[in-house]
Amino acid sequence: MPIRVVLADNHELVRQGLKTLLEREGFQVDGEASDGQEVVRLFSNSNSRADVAILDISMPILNGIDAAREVQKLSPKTKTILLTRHDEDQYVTEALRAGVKGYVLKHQAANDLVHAIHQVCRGGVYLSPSISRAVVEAYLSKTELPSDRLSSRERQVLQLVGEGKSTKEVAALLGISVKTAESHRSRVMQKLDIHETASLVRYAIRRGLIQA
Amino acid sequence: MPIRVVLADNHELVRQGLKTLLEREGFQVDGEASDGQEVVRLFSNSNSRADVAILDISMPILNGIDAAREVQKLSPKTKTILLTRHDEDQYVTEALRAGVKGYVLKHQAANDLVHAIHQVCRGGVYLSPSISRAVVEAYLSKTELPSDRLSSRERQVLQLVGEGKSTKEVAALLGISVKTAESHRSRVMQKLDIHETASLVRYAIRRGLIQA
DNA sequence: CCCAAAATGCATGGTTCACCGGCTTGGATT
DNA sequence: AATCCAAGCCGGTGAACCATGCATTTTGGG
Repeated sequence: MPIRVVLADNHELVRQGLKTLLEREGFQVDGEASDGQEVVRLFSNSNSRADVAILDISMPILNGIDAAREVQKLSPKTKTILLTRHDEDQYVTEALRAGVKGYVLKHQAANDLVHAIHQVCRGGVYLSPSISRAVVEAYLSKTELPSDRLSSRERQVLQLVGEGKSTKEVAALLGISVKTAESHRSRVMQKLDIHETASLVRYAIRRGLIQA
Repeated sequence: MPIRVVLADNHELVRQGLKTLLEREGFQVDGEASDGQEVVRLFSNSNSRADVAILDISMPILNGIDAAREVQKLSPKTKTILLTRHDEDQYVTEALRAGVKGYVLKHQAANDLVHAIHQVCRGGVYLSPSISRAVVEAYLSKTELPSDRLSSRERQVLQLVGEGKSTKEVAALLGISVKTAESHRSRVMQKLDIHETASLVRYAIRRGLIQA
């Protein structure tokens, strides 16, 4: 029985390319998504039984890390692999803490991803070779890396605000009341000591939550 | 004889995916590059005779647009197609002015790219469907769009807004009335077809007006 | 296992500001 | 002379932002 994977990347062109490639490698692409929320839907509604979920880290609506967390809850047997263009240290550890099993850089060869899939299916953890050794050591020695102390909900809101969504839209997307969304937003601003949308956006970009 | 293409994207994973996909569609991938400089080398040293060059716009060392310009010089018969995640007007017009024949958004389906390749081979120009209609019309009607349609005053305001200044602060800094600053701001938004501060900030960062 | 601390959700009420449309003027281009 | 447009101005609506308070759930440490 082939290994079944779910593919999530907001660039359809890239996704189709990866799909073709993975299928040629003998994997079965069982589902696709163009943002984190769609991934979650795949695992809740349609009750996907994929073995592996391959998630781009920078997706709209819901980023790869937070999506991975959700997938863990909904389908504990599914292993998650993050795809990213950067090797932002702080996200590697956060990802590992979120239960992510693989971390593959996009500038790596396709072979790297194939290895990662097999590795996580065997129950292992796979990190792309060029990921800073310091990060791995930090993780292994359990030394806390400074991360913003935002909760994942708060990060979601931050991301959506950075994407240009109004509070009302954020509330609708997350299925919460406008007032709640507003309070998340203001708590984010309070925690980061930021007082305007502009700085919020720049912060989100620096964090890699969104692209410029 | 199959259409011969050169593929340039700094993410090897993405590149291999696209390659697999294009080959399945009957194209012959004749060369690959992971930055603009390598593309140029392909067309100078090895004297590539590819029919089409598919270039990611955001590559290190030398970006896609500038690489396209070079390719034009070195191999006038080669048609260039840009691949990007941006749908910013300004990039599109700049690209067209650089002699680019196709402009495909990454969030579009693979089919879009296939169409683009065939279209440019027939001597046509291809722009992804979702590219702002205004730009297409402006291009078709040969109405020259100035590369930066913002007046210097407007650019100043944009920059200050991106830096997190409120309209009131902008007005104070520029020594104009709050209402005037406001109208500059809104004219900027109108010209750029942007409707929230967040997008304004991201645009300013992309333009290099401010840092993230 | 239990407690404290976060996180999450919702709400009230208030101030300021973003954003929109429309309008005038003076200088430059055509 | 006619047109274009940068620059300036106004009023109104709804959204952003702030302070607070309160209930429930999750989570991490002891």
